Amino acid sequence: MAEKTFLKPKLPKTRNTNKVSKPPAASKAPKASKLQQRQKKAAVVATTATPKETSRRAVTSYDVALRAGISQSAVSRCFKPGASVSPAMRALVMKVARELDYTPNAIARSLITRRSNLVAVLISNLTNLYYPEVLSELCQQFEKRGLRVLLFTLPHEADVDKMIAQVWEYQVDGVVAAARLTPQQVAEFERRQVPFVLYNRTLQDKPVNAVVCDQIEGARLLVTRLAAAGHKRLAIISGPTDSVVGQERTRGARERIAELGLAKPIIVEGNYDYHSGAAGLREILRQLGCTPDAIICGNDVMAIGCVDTARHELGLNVPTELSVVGFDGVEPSTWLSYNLTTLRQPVQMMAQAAAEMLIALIAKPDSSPEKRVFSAQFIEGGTSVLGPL
Amino acid sequence: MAEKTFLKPKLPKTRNTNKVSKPPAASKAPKASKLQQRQKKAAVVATTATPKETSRRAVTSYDVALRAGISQSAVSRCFKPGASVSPAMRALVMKVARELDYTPNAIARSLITRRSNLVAVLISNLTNLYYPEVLSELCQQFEKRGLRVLLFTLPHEADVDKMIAQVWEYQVDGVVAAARLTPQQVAEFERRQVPFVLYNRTLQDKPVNAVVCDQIEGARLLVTRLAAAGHKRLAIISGPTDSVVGQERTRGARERIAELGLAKPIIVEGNYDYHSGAAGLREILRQLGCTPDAIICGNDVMAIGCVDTARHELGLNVPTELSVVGFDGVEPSTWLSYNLTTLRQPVQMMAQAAAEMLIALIAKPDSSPEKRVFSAQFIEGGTSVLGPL
DNA sequence: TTGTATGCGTTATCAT
DNA sequence: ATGATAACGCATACAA
Repeated sequence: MAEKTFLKPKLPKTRNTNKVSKPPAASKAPKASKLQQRQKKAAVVATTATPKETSRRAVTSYDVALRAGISQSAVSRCFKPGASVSPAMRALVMKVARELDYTPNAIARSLITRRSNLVAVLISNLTNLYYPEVLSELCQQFEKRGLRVLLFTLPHEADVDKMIAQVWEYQVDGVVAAARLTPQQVAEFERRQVPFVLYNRTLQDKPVNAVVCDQIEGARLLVTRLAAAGHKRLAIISGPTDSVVGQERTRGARERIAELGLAKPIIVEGNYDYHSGAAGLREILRQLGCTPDAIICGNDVMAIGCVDTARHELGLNVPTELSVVGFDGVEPSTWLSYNLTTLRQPVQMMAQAAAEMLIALIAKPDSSPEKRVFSAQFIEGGTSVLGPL
Repeated sequence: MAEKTFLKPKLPKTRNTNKVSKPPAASKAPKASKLQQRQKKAAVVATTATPKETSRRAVTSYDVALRAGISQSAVSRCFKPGASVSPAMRALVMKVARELDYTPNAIARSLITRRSNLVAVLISNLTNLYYPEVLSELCQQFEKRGLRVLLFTLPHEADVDKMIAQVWEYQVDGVVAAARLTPQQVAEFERRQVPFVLYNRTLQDKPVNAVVCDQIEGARLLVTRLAAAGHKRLAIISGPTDSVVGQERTRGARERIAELGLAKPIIVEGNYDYHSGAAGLREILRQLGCTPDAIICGNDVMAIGCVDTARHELGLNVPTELSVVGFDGVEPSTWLSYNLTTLRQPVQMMAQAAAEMLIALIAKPDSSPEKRVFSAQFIEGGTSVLGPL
């Protein structure tokens, strides 16, 4: 495969441009072209570096151009999908690039294109058991579409504002927020003009892009089923007050309970973990003085804590003496020991929707806000009696 | 607080430098200074943009400098911790920066400093229940130390090499790999001179930086305890063959079993999930034709699957008829329904060690490889009889 | 199709 | 302490 003439190493001509040289002292030499600079550097490295300890300097497109005897822009073009490059050129560049281990520098690219291909994912706490599933799905989706995930976990104590500042610094193309944020923090996204999608949370006042599961609908459905099965005295172990999702679940349940004319439920507050489910049950029994017919827990893990405590600590039979239901449909809820009655969120669909939305938003930033609402799926497990009592 | 004289808006003098203008046609005007360019752009934006739709252009340090009547480098310095800036200057810059909502561009900074403050975290699959804990800890540690986490999840099917290529493109300062990588892939880290720490895996041939838990020691301890309690016929549900951790656990157990002169154990292979624990138990019973004294599972989730299947499907009493032990010490292993006998890995310490090591390595790249080995903690739960049988 | 020249927004190196 | 200027590595308009 003979090289075409125009690919022969023709060194770019030295730059004798409009700069008619300088009178003011013999200080500054005429500026060398970047390629020439590179040439010099390469020479320095070659003489300086010991053979085995190869240069710490990264290989750049200039190095490839120099070696191939072409221009830097030619190299750049060869790495751009739709560019107009002759096959011979592309082959040559790719060959040399491989030889030199050249990898395009995404940082430099981002600077010029103003697209970092970075998306920030904000997540409250990964220990929640539900969020890892979400994160996993989001990652898959974004990776599939050529976006990299910059992960921010927001522990409760930490200074969230300071963390969010980091998001701006890195010029992310978009943000998925599955974390507890104040309206002010969300407003900041808007002000910064960074496309963002909220996951399982919305704003009261402003319409925003969001993917949510209809928690109220789900909670109502749950109560309806429990009531139909004859449960009369219901109790609730709610999520923490700063969890929008938790509040909605509680509200939906309470509303439906009232509609059905059932007794006003006892509500104790949990924080989504196993122990607060256990503590919640004990507190309910203390307040009520007896066993309720059913306990609605703000998530599966609390429900699991509740079931375990009922069975192994209090000697209560679940479901015959007490029904327990949860929310989320995390994997452990399906384990044989629990086989929890719960409302499963379609995590995969929701994550996919969030990724799709964000990508569409990045492409077309001024679309009007959209909210995609998914329904939870009722899972009839073995921790509740749902036939007639 | 009167401004000092030298802070008065003194516009940088226009650039009448060595360029003695050009004869060749009236094409190129003398190059304007960056500040002047910026000034012009700002003007264009002001006249073009509608009042409410503020400019999409990001605010840069030039904008701040322009507004404050100082040089761009002064602005830059004010955002650098140790720089020598007068208090008055700093105050002025910060005030204007706040007014304009200026945020330094980390991308541009990275380009010049050659430090991205980005670390890549490579994780196999987040659905493993053990990895979210690791990831969470790693994140905390890195965030605390001013590094951002670029997350890469490696699904089994995906082209790992292509994913890793993305790591190089983003010029990460370091890598923590808690994923199944081939020795070639690890060698690539080395060749690229990117500091890296392996989490819970090492290389056979080369010494590498790694944080590991001593799986062999743990497995041996487990067998020792089981044997001391009188268990004679042991069986193993191993992790998948491509999991180094799993292999070591199996090897340690097998060696110790041999040393103690016990019968050679049946070994069936699982893939770390709940169902493969269940399937593993059934397979063991099939092969053995009877119940073994104890089953050692490659991780907690398989152990849980094993316990559940024994109790709820096969009607076996755990631990009186069958002991089951696991590895990891994930949260569900502590739940009352299981109260699993297991070896807990000190995840928090390990993650902290990994972060520390990587940061030290970034600061001093040519340190010789170190391996930090942690011991697992034996947790005596209720799924095994460990007193005399 | 290919090369030249420029700019992205910052930090670093000077000179002042 | 401050300002002017040159990189950093790439993509892109424009000229050829």
